[in-house]
Amino acid sequence: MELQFYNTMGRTLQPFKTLDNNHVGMYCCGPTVYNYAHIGNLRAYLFDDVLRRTLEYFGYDVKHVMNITDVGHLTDDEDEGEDKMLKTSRETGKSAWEIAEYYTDAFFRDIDSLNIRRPTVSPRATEHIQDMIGLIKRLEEKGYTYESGGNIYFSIDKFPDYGKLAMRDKQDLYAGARIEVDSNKRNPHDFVLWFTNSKFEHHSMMWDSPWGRGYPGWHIECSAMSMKYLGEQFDIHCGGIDHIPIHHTNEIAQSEAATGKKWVNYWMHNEFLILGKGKMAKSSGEFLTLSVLVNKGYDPLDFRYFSLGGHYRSQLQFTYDSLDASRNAREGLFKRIQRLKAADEPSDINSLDGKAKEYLDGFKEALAHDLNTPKALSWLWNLLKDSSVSNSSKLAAAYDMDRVLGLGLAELQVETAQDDLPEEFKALIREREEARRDRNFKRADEIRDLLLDSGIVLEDTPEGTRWTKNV
RNA sequence: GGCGCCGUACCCAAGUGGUAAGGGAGAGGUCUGCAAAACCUUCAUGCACCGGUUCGAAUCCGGUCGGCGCCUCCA
Repeated sequence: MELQFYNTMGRTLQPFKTLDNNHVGMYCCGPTVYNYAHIGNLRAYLFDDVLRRTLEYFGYDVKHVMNITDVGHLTDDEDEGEDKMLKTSRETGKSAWEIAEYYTDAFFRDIDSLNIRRPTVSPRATEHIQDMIGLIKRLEEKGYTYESGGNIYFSIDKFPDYGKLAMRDKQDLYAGARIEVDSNKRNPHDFVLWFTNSKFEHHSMMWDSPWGRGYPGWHIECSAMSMKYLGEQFDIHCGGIDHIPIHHTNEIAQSEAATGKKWVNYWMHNEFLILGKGKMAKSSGEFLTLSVLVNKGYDPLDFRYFSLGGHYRSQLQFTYDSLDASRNAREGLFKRIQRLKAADEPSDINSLDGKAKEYLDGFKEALAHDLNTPKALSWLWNLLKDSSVSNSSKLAAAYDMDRVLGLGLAELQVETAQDDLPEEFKALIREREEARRDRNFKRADEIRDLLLDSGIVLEDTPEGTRWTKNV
């Protein structure tokens, strides 16, 4: 089955062809670690994860690189505004380095709890300053740069294809938009490769360079680090749609100017998670983190399921009602799997019975068609609800699907231990059994309510009374 | 001002011109002392609205209304 992805470069659905057989080089824009990731950011990393898992599911060997931006970016793309890292530093009294370390750890904790597989390489920007300087030197040697007001700029007029990804004409790029023009720039859309003209007296993150002590512009790290780990040409570059007009446009310009070659074959961008009236952003608006959801009693995987329920290229509206629906669905799914698991072992994936194979094929086809996870999920439900498929085949097919869905179905614990309940509760359950036998239902219901207050749910089944913890 | 995306049941949400996936909620039923759970059944002659193209349109084209994003850091 052929994979098809929507390529932002060209805005069409295209068959996926790799540069090197079954090897895929994939670079995904990662977090700037000056604050926690909000759930909109996390949607993007979930998209990266589904993409990577899908490629692996289809037999590719994926090298997944995600940058950790621990160099502060300015709050705008000019040589002004405040550096975000330093802002947090000033507000918390910690050094920029401490802040970066703290939020990097927090980031990995978040993605771990969402079952997002760790990238193959997670390069830190601060550890690759020399690579960035090297790239800027190449650009300088080829005549793409100029120095002005103490900074090194990239001259977009030297790069004919500038703006191709964003489908914007260089001539009237952003006509009408209010732009504060940096008087040092020859073209308003030129961008900084290296700052030495910082107005921040106490900038703690500075490095020596051929152009003076300073720090890199915010686009150069992705070009330098992606090429270092994936080569000068690679298969996929992904990120949020917000990166199309500026960040990725500039990355392409500087990368292809430096190498003289096409840089990336497939550009994939995820749409935003919408909260209330609009998007979430770290620098403005509401700020919902995974911990906020967890503190409200949601499982991180509820958010993963929620994200799988919408296509990555569609805006997804976040509401607690929707998240509740996802939680209910996810819990129902887990219960089904646990019941199957308690009853049977998974069969061989190559000898599925009934229509299990059809459902699995449908699932694959949905993913192959530009990662249609909502449709893929529907195939999982169709599988589980089909009474003509044996438990063993359901389990085997569901586990297989979960290689992409990443809900941890194979690892689900089947609750069997009835003996880890405190003796007093077990005594109450025994008392209730007797009461029921004596048709003393008043006492039986009292005991059930009593245990419910302690978070123990009793269910009477033909095989006797079962209890579960009410989470 | 420029560019782009989207309007599908009570809610979320797929939909690749050929007759509306899936989930949640709701309703009815089976089972049960009652619950719960489970299972079964049910839930859009219609896809914002108006035209058009077509044998056939949620899907293509035009218009109207409404929502959102980008053009400034942003996933």
